[in-house]
Amino acid sequence: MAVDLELMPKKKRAAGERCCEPVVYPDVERAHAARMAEVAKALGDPIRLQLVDVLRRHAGEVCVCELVPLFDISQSTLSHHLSKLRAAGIVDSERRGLWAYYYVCPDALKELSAWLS
Amino acid sequence: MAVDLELMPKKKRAAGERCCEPVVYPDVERAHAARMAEVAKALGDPIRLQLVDVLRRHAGEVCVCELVPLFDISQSTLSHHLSKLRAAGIVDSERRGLWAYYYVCPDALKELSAWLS
DNA sequence: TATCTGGATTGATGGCGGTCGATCTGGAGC
DNA sequence: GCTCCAGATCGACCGCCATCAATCCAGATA
Repeated sequence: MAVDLELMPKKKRAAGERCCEPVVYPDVERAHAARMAEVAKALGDPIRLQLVDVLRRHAGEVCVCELVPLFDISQSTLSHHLSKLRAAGIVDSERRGLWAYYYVCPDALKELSAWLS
Repeated sequence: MAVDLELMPKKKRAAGERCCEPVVYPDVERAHAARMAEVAKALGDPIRLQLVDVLRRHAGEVCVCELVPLFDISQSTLSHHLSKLRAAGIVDSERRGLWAYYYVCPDALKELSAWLS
């Protein structure tokens, strides 16, 4: 995969010729990138990132009624953010009676974390 | 910071009372979260994530003319994505003659990476 | 049954984001 | 000077997103 690039062509270049050979990019990486980008996109909002942070601090589950007073947004907006995180597979929820409890899916951030480091 | 939560209140709850005490969330974390969310947002697009991936594979710098044929998007759109990555502080560029060379800023992903793991 | 309540859903709105073609910019070469 | 080229920028379009108030739903309580 580690294609050596001819950098800094400087001069002597015919018309239409490119400065270097194109890098081939395997299709396998595309699906991989799409999944990681989906997770990153879900984390690309300060409130959602803080939500995940709170849920991770409490290794177990956290009731929605605890999360609402932490942010200056309406209850419906918070529910919307939690829904997005769940759609991205980052968190999941469980209802018990009137209350809903959210928790971080184990290994949900593993793939992106591994790529970043 | 690790506040013990009283989970599963079940029953015996007066009107207006919440199921548990609210978790205090330090303001310091908010600015921290905003910065990491900015980086995550920039990575929240498959093309941008692949761009960063290509730049990271080639530890040095990569010419834009190498990047264009890798994706099925116009040159202007690619330039737009590179601009977003640069605005987020993830990459930077250098012009030499007609060509522009992009590279990943060292430690740009460090903060988010540390938080994820 | 009726009433209350926590949370999800709906509808509306304003703004942001990805995409393109077209244009502009500045360096290279004639 | 002029022309050509790589890359950035502009203008426009369209769809998605964050937000809210209002509503709906289901479980609990009386």
